[in-house]
Amino acid sequence: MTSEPNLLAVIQRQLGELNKSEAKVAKAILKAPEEATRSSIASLAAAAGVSEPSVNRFCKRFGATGFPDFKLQLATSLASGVKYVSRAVEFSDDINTFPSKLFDNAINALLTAKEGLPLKAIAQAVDQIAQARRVYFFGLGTSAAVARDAEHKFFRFNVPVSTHEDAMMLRMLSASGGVGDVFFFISHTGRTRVLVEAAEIAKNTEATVVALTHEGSPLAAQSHCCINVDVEEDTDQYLPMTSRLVQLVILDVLAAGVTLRRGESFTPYLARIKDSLKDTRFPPS
Amino acid sequence: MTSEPNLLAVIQRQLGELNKSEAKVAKAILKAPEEATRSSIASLAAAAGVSEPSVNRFCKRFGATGFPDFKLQLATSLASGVKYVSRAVEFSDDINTFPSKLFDNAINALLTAKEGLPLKAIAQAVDQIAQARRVYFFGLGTSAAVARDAEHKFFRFNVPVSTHEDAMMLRMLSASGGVGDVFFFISHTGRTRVLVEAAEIAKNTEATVVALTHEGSPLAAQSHCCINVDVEEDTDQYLPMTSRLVQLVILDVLAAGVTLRRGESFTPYLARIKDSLKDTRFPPS
DNA sequence: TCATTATGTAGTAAATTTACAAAATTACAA
DNA sequence: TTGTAATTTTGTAAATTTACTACATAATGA
Repeated sequence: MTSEPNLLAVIQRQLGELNKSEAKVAKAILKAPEEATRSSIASLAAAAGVSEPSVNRFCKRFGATGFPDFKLQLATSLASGVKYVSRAVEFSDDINTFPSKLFDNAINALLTAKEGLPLKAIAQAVDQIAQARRVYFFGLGTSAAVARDAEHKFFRFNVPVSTHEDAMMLRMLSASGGVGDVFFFISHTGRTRVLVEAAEIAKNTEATVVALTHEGSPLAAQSHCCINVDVEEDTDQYLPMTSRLVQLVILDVLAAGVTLRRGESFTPYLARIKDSLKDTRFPPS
Repeated sequence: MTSEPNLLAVIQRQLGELNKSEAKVAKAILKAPEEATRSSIASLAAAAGVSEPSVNRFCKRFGATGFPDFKLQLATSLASGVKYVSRAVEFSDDINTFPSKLFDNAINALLTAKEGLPLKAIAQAVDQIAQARRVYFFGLGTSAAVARDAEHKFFRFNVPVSTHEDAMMLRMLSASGGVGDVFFFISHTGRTRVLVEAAEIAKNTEATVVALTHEGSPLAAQSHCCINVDVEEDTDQYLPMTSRLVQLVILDVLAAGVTLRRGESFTPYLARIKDSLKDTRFPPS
C-alpha cells in the first residue's frame, strides 16, 4: 500500500533530478496519464522514445515493484484524487467551471486531512469531552459558525455545552474554569488575540484547554491538547474556505467518538431529542 | 472510460445471474478486492478454484477487454469507490476506523453533490444576490450555523447581510420585504414550520425568496428559486452531518459567483477588509 | 584514459489470451 | 422417467503478448 497521495505530483516534482531517458518517460506519462495506465510497457517506451528497460527502471525509481505495479499506482492515484491539485478560481471562470473547482478544492482538503489525521489528539479530546462536566466552544469570525455547529451537535449528546463570542465573556468564563471544564478553542489561524489570551487564562485554571487549530500557532501553545488542522489555504487568500470544512468534520469525529464512548445504551436518548423536534416540522408528504 | 461508479456493487448485483465458475470468481474478488487488483490471473484463478480462462471470461463479461483491463477498472473503482459507498459508524468501531469513515462519508457527499449541481438555480441565486440591496440568511438548528457562516462570508463581499434565529424576527422581517430584498432560507429538511411560514410571508411581498434545501419540500414550494441539496443522510439518522457541508460549499460557490460578477476591480476591497483584521492577530512568527 | 553511470539489445521468464476439446447441463421426445 | 441431441459451460494446451534480467555498449565525468 502506497501512502503517497499523488503520484503525478511526485513525478512532476522530481522531473529535474531524472536521467534523460527517465525524464522522457516522465514527460510521456505526464502528457497522457490516463493512456499510460492502459498501455503496455512496449507502447509506452515507444511513445517516450526509449527502451523498455528504461521504462521499467523508471517505475522502480518511483517505488513500484515493476511496470504493472506502477500502472496500478498511477490508476489509483488518478482515480482517488479529484485532481488532487486545488485550482484557484480565476476571473475568466464561468458558471460551468468555478463551482466544480470549489467542490474539488473542498474534496481535496478533506482527502488530505484524512491522510494525516491526528488520531492521538482526537482520542485525547474525546476522553476529555466525554468526562467533562461542561464544555465551552469558543471561536470568532468564520470559526464562530463552526463553534455554533459544535454546540448544537454536542448538546444533542447530552454534553453541557455553550458558545460565546463576546470577548469579555470569553475572558471571564475562561477565568472561572475548574476541574472537569473543557475549553475548546477553534481558530483557523491560531493567532486571534482574543482567543489566545482567553486560552492562556483558562490554562492557568484547573480546566482543560483543547485547541482545533494549526499546530505551532500561539493558540496551540496555550492548549493541553491541540488537534492539528493543516490545510493550505492557498486557493483563496481572503477567506478560510476549506479549513472550516475540515474543522467541522473533525468535530463530527469527536462527537461520534463521545457517542461511541457512551455505548449503545445511549441511542434512546438521541431518539428522544429527535422526537422533541417533530412538532416543529411539517410531516413528510 | 467506464462510467459505472462502483464495479464491486455491479458484481454483487449480478451474482445471481452468473455461472458456477464465474460466481466463484466473483466471490473471490468480493472477498478481497484490493488483493485481486494486485494478483495475476493465475493466482486469482487458484484462489477462486477455477481455471484461468474462466477468470478471463468473467472479466470480459463485465465489459473489460481482458484481465489487465479488469484489474485497472477494479483499482479505479476501489480508489474512487471508498467514497462512493458511505458506511455507517458501528459501535464496534474504534479510533482507527470511525474517523476515516466519517471523512469518507463527507467526501462522498461532496462528490455526489458535485455531479448533480443545480447550476441554473445557482446562477439565478447569484444574480439575485449580486443585485440585492439587502440579503437575509435564515436557518435554524444546524442550519443556523450555516447561515452564520454565510453571513460572515457575504459581509466581506460588501453585501448588506444579516442573520436571525428569533421566530418573531423572522416573520416581521419577512413581512417587511420589498424590491431588492433577498430572503435566503437554509434548511436540511425543508419542513421546519417557522421557516416555511416565514418564507410564505416573504413570498407575498415584492422580495425574492431563495431556498437552499431539498427540492419538493414545503420550503422549496414557497421559494422563487430553490437550490436543490439532495444528500441521502442515511449514515446518521440523528444529525445532518454531510448535508450541511454541501450547503456550505454551495454558499462558497454563490459567494465566488458574486465576486466574479463584481469583477477584478473588487479585489482591493477584500484586501482592505483583510487588513482591518490584522491588529486582532498575533503576527506570524 | 579510466571509472562510473546511463541506456539499449537480446534472451528468458511470466502472464494472458485464443482455440479447441471435454464435460456438464438443458430440452425434448420416446 | 430415460435417453439423446443440442447447447452451454469449463478446462487443457498451445500461441501470443508482455514484462523482466543479464549483459554489452555508449555516454558522461573525473
